[in-house]
Amino acid sequence: MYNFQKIEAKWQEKWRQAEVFKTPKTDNRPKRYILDMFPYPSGSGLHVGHVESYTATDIYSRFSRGCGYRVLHPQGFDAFGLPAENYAIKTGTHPTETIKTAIAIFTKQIDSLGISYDWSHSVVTSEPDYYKFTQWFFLLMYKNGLAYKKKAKVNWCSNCQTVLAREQAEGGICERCGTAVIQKDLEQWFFKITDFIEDQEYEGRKISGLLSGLDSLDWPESTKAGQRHWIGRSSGAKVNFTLLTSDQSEFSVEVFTTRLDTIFGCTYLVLAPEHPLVEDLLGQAENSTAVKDYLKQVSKKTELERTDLNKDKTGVPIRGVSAINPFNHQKIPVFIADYVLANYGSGAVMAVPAHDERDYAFAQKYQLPIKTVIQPETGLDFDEGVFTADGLLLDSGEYTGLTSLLARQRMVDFLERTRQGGEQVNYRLRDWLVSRQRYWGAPIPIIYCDDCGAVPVPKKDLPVLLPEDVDFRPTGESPLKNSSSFHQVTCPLCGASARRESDTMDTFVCSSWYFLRYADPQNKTVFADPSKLKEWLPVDLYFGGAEHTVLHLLYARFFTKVLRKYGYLDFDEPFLRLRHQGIILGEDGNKMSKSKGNVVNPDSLTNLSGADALRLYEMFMGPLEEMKPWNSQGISGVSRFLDRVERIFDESPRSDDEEAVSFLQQTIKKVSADINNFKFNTAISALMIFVNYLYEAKNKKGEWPLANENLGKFLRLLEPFAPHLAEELWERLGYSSFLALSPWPEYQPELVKVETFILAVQINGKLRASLQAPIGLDQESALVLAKADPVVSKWLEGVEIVRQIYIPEKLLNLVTR
RNA sequence: GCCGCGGUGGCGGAAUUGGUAGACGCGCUGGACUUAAAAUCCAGUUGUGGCGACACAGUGCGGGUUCGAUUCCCGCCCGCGGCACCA
Repeated sequence: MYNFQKIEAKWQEKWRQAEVFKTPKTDNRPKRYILDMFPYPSGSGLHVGHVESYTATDIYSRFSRGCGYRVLHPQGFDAFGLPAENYAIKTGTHPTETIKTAIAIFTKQIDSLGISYDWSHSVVTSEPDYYKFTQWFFLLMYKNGLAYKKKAKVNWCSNCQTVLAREQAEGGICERCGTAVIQKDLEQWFFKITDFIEDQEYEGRKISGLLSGLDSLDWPESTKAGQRHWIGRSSGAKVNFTLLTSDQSEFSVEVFTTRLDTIFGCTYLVLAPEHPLVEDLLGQAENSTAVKDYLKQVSKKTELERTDLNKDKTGVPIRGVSAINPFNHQKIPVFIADYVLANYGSGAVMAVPAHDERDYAFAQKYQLPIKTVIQPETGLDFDEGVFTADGLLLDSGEYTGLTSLLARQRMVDFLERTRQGGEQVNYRLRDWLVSRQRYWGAPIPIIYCDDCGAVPVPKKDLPVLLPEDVDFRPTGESPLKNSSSFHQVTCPLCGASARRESDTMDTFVCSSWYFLRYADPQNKTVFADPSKLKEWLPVDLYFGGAEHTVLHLLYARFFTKVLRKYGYLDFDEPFLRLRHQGIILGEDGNKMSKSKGNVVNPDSLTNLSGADALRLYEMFMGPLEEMKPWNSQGISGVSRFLDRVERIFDESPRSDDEEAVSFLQQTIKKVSADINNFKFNTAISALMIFVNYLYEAKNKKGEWPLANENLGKFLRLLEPFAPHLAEELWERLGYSSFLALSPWPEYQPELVKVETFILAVQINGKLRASLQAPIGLDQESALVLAKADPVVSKWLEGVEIVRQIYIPEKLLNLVTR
């Protein structure tokens, strides 16, 4: 086995000293910004998933440099956040320390893989130089009315005494202790992301919306679908119902429906327990005790209980109150039920049990009338029960007989005419809750003054530094409140004593703009100089895990659109091309986890087989984007391949052979195309096939069939995948320049000399012979050739050829009778 | 339930617009070299039948279109990922 330890250390040092991968200054070459999703620097170091992702972008970067692009290929660290804080709570070590150590480990590990990052363009989100601008972004949002404070329900773990981030309360259970999360009303900061769902124009600048902007992007379809679903646009109608109480007072309540065509089947109305009208109606209810009991019950429920689909729906009627259907003027009962969500639409729905499954279940339980008003267009054959599809209207007054589609249009017209409602679009997407009652994050730059109210921290006072001298153990309030030096300040406007906002920002805020900072990471005055942004942005290739399908990518797009709107950027989508890597499973087919003991450590592999072998193996395992299991024996295959490559360069005569040169050209074509399409597994396969061919030819000829110049071209193809060995062998060929900086070989079709091909002869679609034939063979000669074959002629005995299909250079199919 | 992705040898996987299914690699079997082992090299490796040339079957299942289907269409089954009372 070749001495990979020595070779890899040697070239890593040479690259570093010669600054081979330094980001180039502006010149007339086209640019390519190739970006990895930056990692969270955890104490356990790099795992094989990082290696997969970083190798993939490294291959593309090295390839791009060879192809004459100016390349920006940076890496940084997403250092704020709960894992570091929780680790700190557990061990008592300050997050600043653990992060510093972890970053050192990550950097060393990444360098030992030979990844061609330019570390001078790095960022660390927990450093004041960085979060100064995270705070600046907050102020930009605030100034433009895009950051606001309101009371909101947040996830609260009563055991840990803290608010949880949404991703920490998945399934309604606290990630840390397993306690069921409850909802608490607290004042929270929000970003108005919902303002950017649809296209808009501002001071002559067109900004595509979060929805339509997706259309032009080269992203995986699944990711686009995930974002569209999360935004959840649904168009329907708002309808006003009049509520009548026993003392003849009237209220109006708005409902949202996508199925206005079913309104003649509406047999009751439902309000969410949190609906503002509930309080007003409480006094009117004949059964106010029962209603109060129900409200109390609901408030005690955990999020988990409330969203459990397997549980029976619950609710309570408001007796003495009824609603009037604006279409048929029928009086219907009004319910409060927690299957209606307060924060979607208007928090009230018209219930049509015959045509909605949820309403049906509720109606059955409370024995409410079920009135069918839609029948399938195909007529007749429909059973009792719920029919949720569109169809023809039944029993619906003047609308009877219309299709659902037409009925919806006419009914909306009626609502608009009579001012009882109209068209309405709703979204599932809510505004982004960005405040966290946690220590390890960027402080929100707001000061509260008794006289002046909420006052933004003046720009000259940024960054608002995160104090290091606080007890960061969670108490239910932000730990920053414990630091009096931090908390007690004077008002920037009037100078009176005031207090600082003690919440920090969601780490997703920090990661929503880091890709802009890479263009100009040292800038002290602005987040990035406009000229630098123009030089590098938008990102040409963004690569990372599919777990960021929704949140991170949506937030980063939102930030970009805000910046575009206010003139800081000249583009409105940050990531033009996006690809995900598939998860690497453990050898047992399970997800890698410490508890399962199936975690593969990259360090042990670089020590055992070398970085080049590890890189090559991970790229050879299978399609990049697919989930695939680790196979510890698999790496020996690529190690063997590298050994075979190395032995070609042992002393031995070498001279160009026409056939080998031709094959090399075909390999150049194949490998280049595969890299462009991120099909690294087949690119490596092509390199292996070529090396196998060289050995075969040498066995026949007694010498290697390629001279040095062409062997150099082969090394250039190998370099993105196995850069250390490739550089070493390049040097052995006598070159003193860096292979990484030499141009990518151009495919020269005129050197491809292929004289024969294998003609597949089929009879009635079944393969009967594979014959060697000269290129350019015409159909007639192909038939002659085929007939001369004993197997073919046997099959043609006593039958008549009624049809021939000839695909030149490929196949001849004879159809017989 | 909805959305998205997938199902090919013992294993990971390969197959331009439909055109030789199983490339490449792992593993396995046999052989060469060696006192022996490792390493390396050579040969074989979808199944069934046959010494063999060959033949038949075969890309989750059932149909269809076609000279020809892993690829296209219809109807299912299974697995994975995401969302999940969004009216």
